Amino acid sequence: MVLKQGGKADIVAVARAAKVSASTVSRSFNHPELVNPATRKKIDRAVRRLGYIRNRAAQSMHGRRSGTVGLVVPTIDHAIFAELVQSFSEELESEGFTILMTSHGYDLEREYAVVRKLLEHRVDGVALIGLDHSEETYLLMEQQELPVIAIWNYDADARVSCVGAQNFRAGQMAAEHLLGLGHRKIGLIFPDMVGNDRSRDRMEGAKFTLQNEGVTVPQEWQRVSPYSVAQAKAVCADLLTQDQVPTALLCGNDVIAQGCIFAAQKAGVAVPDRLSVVGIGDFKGSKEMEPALSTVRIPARTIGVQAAALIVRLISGDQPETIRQDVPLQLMQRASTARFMKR
Amino acid sequence: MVLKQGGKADIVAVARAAKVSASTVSRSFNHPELVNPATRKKIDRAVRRLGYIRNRAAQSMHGRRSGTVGLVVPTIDHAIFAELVQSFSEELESEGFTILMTSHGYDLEREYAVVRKLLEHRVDGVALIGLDHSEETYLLMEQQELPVIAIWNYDADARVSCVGAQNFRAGQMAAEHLLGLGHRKIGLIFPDMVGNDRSRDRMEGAKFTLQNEGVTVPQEWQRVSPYSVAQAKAVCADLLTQDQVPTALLCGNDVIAQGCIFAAQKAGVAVPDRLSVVGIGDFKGSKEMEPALSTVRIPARTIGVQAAALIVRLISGDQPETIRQDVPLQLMQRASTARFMKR
DNA sequence: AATAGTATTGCAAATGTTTTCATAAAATGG
DNA sequence: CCATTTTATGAAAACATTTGCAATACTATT
Repeated sequence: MVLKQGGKADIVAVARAAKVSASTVSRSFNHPELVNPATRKKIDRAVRRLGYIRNRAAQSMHGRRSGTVGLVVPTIDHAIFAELVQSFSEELESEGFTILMTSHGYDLEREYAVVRKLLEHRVDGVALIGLDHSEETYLLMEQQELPVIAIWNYDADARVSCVGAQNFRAGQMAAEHLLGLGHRKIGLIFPDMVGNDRSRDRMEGAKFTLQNEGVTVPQEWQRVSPYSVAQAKAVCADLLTQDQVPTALLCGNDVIAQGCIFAAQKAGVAVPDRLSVVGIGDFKGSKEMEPALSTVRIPARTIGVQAAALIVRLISGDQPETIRQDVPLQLMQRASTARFMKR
Repeated sequence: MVLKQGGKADIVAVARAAKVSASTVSRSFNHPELVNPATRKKIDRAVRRLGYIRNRAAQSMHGRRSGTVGLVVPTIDHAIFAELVQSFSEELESEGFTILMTSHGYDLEREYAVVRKLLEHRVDGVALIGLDHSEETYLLMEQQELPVIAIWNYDADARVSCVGAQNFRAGQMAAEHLLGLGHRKIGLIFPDMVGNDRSRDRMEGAKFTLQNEGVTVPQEWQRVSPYSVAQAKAVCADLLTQDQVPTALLCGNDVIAQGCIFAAQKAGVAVPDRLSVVGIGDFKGSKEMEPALSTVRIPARTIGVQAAALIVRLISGDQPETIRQDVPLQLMQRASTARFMKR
């Protein structure tokens, strides 16, 4: 077994132990076909004996790629990003990359700082969430000629390559669904929109469709809630105490929708009989809850996998132009929405 | 603004532009107090003008720390790890570290491989989840004298530093809670235990306490379900079709417990009136669901923050011996459990 | 004004690899 | 068995930094 005691065997130590030159050891790693099988065996043995581990830092100094991809998320602590991050990183790992992950908590200043830090680490590429980034960040990435990909949103005019869905459309679909069920008294619960283009686009899509059908949403039925079951539940509970309550709620995402359903259950308002609730996202668990949540499905896994494939192409240089991939949405009608019945 | 066109300014380009030597530029970054303020200003200007970004790879070749910490998780795609990962990485980022994150999907072979890869990247330290790791992995980390920390479990005999809770105790507390409410007919739903010491310990703790009180759990009431609402719901639904059903369910974690509650709701079994359900974990949302979930709270944020602080000390060398931190559990009695009523 | 410090800077070596080029050894072909 | 090609290896330069040491310039002290 491995006998090294210092943990600091370098390539020349291995070379010495195998009685060859460092060049040969290096070659045996990077171009094994160029070295004699017998020599390779000797080297392998030496490597094992010394517990040698290659130094990527030294490698990447030679213009070699670092084998890392930076992933910048607002936060991981959301069902939705967790699923995305998981599929994205799984896919990239299978390509031999390692993920350098950082979060910025929806702060675009910090986002700039973390991208800079990723550049110090000489990542081969960077993935960001959404398309809302500071001018400084965009400039930085352009100057450094860094392969970049924006995940989650699709925009035909995006400044960088992107793969994602149309959030505006998601908002529309949710609205169309409620309208199609005969609802006219509709409440809107969305998170704050600063630094969050996803939320903004969804809301605008919803409002656009509603207005087109002549439905206006009174101020009291438009509420702001972060992506948190707890807070959404509180916000919705308050909404339900009004004199006039809507017959349907259109929520910025599934977490908010869940909060609303719990609030309704607690207040004794039957879902969907007296209140329909529709979400956006289709997170893990949305389908299983009682009542199962109607929602606009954004296929996080698909997006993650496609995004990974795309950044790999961008990094390898196989994909010189920026490319924008639109991932289709799907309305999942389930048990939390029903046709509006006059009573 | 930045005018560089190649994106490849190095320290000597900066030196030239500032009319000083490369050494001085380097020093102005690493030991600013040693360089004349006026010179520093010149250098700063040159850095900005050229869009220079330091190369950590080259730095870390000099025995300098890489400024990265490896984080190895089974999967991120779980409420519970998401919360942990978030607090851990936030805390480490505030100390100037960047996280290299990898997942292995509960496969200890892959875990070994990813730890190796992290070593290639010369991480300053590594954090793993739990204490169940292959001998090979432990050996590797010891030989390389890598600062290591195991998160999530506490064990007085742990081979490496750890911060976490006692999962055995968590199982006990959940069992004591049900027993205390008068339940004797108790079902157990836990995930598969291979490569998952958390689950194993919890189950053993639960069984230990039940047996001590003379309660035995028939085979039909012991079910295996992964950490997934969907699957837990299905497993529980099946359990509820038996002739004999338990009056209480003790679940391996909150996700499983949620699945069980949904299954009960669907089957028209009132929770907690006819069936009590207790979970382990206290994930985000558990408190808000209807009925609010009774559970044994494992303080993920606290653990993440403490773990980050500990690995920093380990890396800086301020903490030579291995240290084991026990984070206390707390029973959260909420609405999903109730006293057993004869009927 | 000579001496001793002190502050500031540059030179050169070192870090762990990869790669180009040159060389030696072996294989092939007549 | 010699000439030519192929295969295998090593020497040295290159990569982007940091740092120990030496040199210089300046300041304070007598």
